[in-house]
Amino acid sequence: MGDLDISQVARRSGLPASTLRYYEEKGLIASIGRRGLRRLFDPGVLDRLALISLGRAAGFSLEAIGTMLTGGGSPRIDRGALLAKAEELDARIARLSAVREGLRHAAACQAPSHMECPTFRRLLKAAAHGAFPTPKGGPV
Amino acid sequence: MGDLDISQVARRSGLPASTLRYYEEKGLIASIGRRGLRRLFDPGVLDRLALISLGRAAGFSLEAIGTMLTGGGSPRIDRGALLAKAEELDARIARLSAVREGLRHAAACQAPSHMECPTFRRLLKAAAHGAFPTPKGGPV
DNA sequence: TTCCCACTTCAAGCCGACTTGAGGTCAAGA
DNA sequence: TCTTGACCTCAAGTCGGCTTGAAGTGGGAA
Repeated sequence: MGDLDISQVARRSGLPASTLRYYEEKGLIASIGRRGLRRLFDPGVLDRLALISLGRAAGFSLEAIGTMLTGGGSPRIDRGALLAKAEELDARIARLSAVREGLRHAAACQAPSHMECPTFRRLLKAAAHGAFPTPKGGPV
Repeated sequence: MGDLDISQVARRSGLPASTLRYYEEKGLIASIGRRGLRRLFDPGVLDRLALISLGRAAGFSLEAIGTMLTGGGSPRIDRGALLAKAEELDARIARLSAVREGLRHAAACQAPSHMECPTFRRLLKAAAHGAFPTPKGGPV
């Protein structure tokens, strides 16, 4: 399989060309040359882009992903960082589960108003006490 | 319990005064008057702020929360909207769980490189195929 | 050979949810 | 009465992750 130009990478990765240029600018991916002005990419960039997508899904910032992917080829990802992120995800999942159960209960609850439902009020109290922080950028 | 000024609401809600002003500007909360320049709030605003925190934790935008909380007093929240959001949370939790398991596996995997681990590659393939969209703003 | 148009660069814009800064006001304590 | 400083307003800035727009370039089809 030969080298890919940006439109081919875009099509096969599902990412817009502008995003690919942005990632290159940020040092997350690298083109292996040009044909005229046009970037050429090694097909391996597709793996790298998948890795980046996965990292984003795990909640890593592009910058963090960049430092993990410093090696050109197969990523030398710090296993400790992975575990730490997994625990972060655990916490996030637990919070989201609590909120989800609260929503379900509130939807099903027969109390005349949500504010009179003890379960809902308990959830609300937790929310008031900062049990569900919403860091930067909002939920996904 | 008498009315609260903004600093009292800030202290009791854990939110900075600037956020309270911002929420008022957006119509999410209302002050009941002024003492001089200073806003006065009904203590009920604390419930409302808890509701807002909960809504944020559930992934509602401030605008969506605003339309839910149109009623002045106890919120008349559409139960259907709650259920819909609960399902959204289900999906989000499922995605995050998959990513978390992938991270754990990658951390524990004995393969010489992550890229040679079949489980990791499967996850990667899912990520490449857009199985883990990262909408706007990034994960929480 | 010529033209087209997909690519290129660079700077600026956008989104949501706030925060920050400059400059102003006024209730309350000394 | 005077001072203090916590509040006020309004505009602008921040942050991350891109997108958009204007202006330029050059490979490949006609």
